Amino acid sequence: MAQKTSTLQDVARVAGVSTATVSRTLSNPKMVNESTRERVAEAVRVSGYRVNRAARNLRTQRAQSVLVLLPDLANPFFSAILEGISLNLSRRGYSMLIASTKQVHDSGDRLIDYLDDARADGMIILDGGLDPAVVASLKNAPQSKPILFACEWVEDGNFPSVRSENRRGTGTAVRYLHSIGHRKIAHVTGPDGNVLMHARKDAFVAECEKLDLELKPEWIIPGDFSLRAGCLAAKTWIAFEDRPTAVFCASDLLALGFISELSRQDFKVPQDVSVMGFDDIDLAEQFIPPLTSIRQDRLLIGETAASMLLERLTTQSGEGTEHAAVVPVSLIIRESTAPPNSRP
Amino acid sequence: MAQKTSTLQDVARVAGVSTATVSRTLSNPKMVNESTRERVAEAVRVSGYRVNRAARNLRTQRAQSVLVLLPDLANPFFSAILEGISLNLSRRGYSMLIASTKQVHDSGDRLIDYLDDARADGMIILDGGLDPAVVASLKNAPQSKPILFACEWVEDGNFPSVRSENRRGTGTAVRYLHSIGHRKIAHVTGPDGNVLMHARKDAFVAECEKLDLELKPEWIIPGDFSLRAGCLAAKTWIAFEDRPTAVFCASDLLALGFISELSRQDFKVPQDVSVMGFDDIDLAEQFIPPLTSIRQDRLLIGETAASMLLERLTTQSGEGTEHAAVVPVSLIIRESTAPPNSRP
DNA sequence: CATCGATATGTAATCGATTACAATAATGAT
DNA sequence: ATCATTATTGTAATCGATTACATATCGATG
Repeated sequence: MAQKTSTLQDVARVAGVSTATVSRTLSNPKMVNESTRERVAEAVRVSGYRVNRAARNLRTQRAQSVLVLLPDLANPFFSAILEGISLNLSRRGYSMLIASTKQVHDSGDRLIDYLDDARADGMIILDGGLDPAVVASLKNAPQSKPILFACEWVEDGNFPSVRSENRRGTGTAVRYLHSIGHRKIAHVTGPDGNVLMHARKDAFVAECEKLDLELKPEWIIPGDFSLRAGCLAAKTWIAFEDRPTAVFCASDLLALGFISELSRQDFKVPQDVSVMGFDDIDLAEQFIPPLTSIRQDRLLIGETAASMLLERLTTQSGEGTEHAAVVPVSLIIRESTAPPNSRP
Repeated sequence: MAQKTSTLQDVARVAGVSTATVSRTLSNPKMVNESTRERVAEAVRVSGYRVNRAARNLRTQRAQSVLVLLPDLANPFFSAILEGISLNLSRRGYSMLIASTKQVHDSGDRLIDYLDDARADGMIILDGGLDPAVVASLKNAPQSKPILFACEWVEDGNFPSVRSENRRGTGTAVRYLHSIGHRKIAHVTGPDGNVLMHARKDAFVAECEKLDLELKPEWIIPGDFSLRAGCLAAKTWIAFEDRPTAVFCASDLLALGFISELSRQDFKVPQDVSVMGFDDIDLAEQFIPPLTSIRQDRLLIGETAASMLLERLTTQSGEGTEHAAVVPVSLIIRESTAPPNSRP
């Protein structure tokens, strides 16, 4: 039952060759003779040999794993991204380590340790809200291993990144609402200081100006991407004297919360107000009413992030590799939006 | 910038002691003299030393990491469990590796490799639907490393596990519906063959019998825990001649899908039918109407799973450690349930 | 036939930490 | 003063794979 796993030595003994030959057979088969290759393959089979990663990692100075850092494991937005990352990593024999910045915060700046202590070869960060001091420590780490931001990013540091078309998506949203007749549009923002919040808010304001839409300052309602903030924003909207006929939320969760609260107060969507979100999470389609949204291809974001990082890991210091990938978004029209006053 | 990380050797040289002493200072401080301890600590500080995990892992024959296996990263049900696992693992210096059984399936039986190739010391499985052949291979692996099932489990193999009180929770749900006046209750089940599906269905039937409730065979509606299956189940319910006044769904997603579809068809919850779920995912509270559910403490499940596994990792072969932990569930009453015919 | 190149394989150093064992000093008991 | 005991530190083997370098074999070439 609990027998030892066999080592290269064992395989070498069985096959009657040296460990070097076995190693070569496994990692670079065309270096060895056909006949020995077969003998070794057979020996590997009978002994049930599995490479010992710790030994290989020590010798090759790699970990064959990547750390993914999330702000919050409980946010469903991230799951598809993880799926994409994991898919590409495992395809190349890499493992995916997960940590959440919340916990990092709790336990000091242990973040850089993952890279420094040879547990991971690189890092994909999905949290743009990292403490600047932590970011700096990452940048100046003794061994500068590749770090890449996905979805969110930090302004300084000039890290490579994968992003969605936040500006274009926001512009598309506003133009769509405008095209079906809305002239007064509110925006519920992400959390203060968040890069996505700024990108989307700025794009929102810019598009409103371009279309020459009225935009009262209070129609920019501060939020934080969460359901709860969406509920609060709905209360704000209800309290307005002059209510916008459409609301563009910076995330789907905000939009869902917004609609929930409106329903509780007996407002109807889209009859009383059109609501749209950003992300197109799984739930958007199933909600009542199904939510109009800007879809981010989260799987693709994840896959892109993983392959960009692997690129940098395998080519020396990432010469000539793409620095910032932008993943397209698309407008998904469902039932939470309609022309204004559609129920006269 | 890209300077080498310093090794034990470097620290030893700076402190003027041997590597053995440095190692001891770090792992077992009370073995070394106060003064050398300080000297070493200082040397560690100035050289910015970080242990090389690969080296340690090779020497100690451990990976200091645990693999968590999910059926589906995209399911929000798992996120809080991961949070709990991660919390307990990182507290003890362990890393969390994530893989999904979907991908494992795609790439052959590489699952056992994680343990065999020294990447992980143990495994937490959140998927009871594993191929029996894979399960067997896990059980008979050359080095039998600890494996633990959480939430779901497999019948054979006698693996340790952490579960929620599925039976009691289901009983509570049925008794609650009965107590507010329902006499005809349907059940939307999980996927065929799933252990949770069976546990909950059996408990449902048993409780109905105990309460002497009518239960037509077609009132057991097959589903699979997903939103979509909930929608389909709603169509089934609508088609009944004799409609149950309450529906107990085996998961929250099912319940949400069920309610969504009913809304589309202009049925009102809870006026036309009471609907309840199982899990109490984040969304349940925000849905319209807020969902009555049986709450599983997912964070606690995760924490328990991690600490049970760590227990087995640190004590030799897990003598006298708990074999099956059961985590309590609780009834959360919200607005998706009400006495029947509440709108006469 | 000597020499060169290509091919195939073996020998042994190496990665960086841990730890068994040995060595030494310090302390106390007799 | 002697021996046992404890406390502290050093020496070197070890974990298991990779790989630089050395060696051996074979055929072809001039």
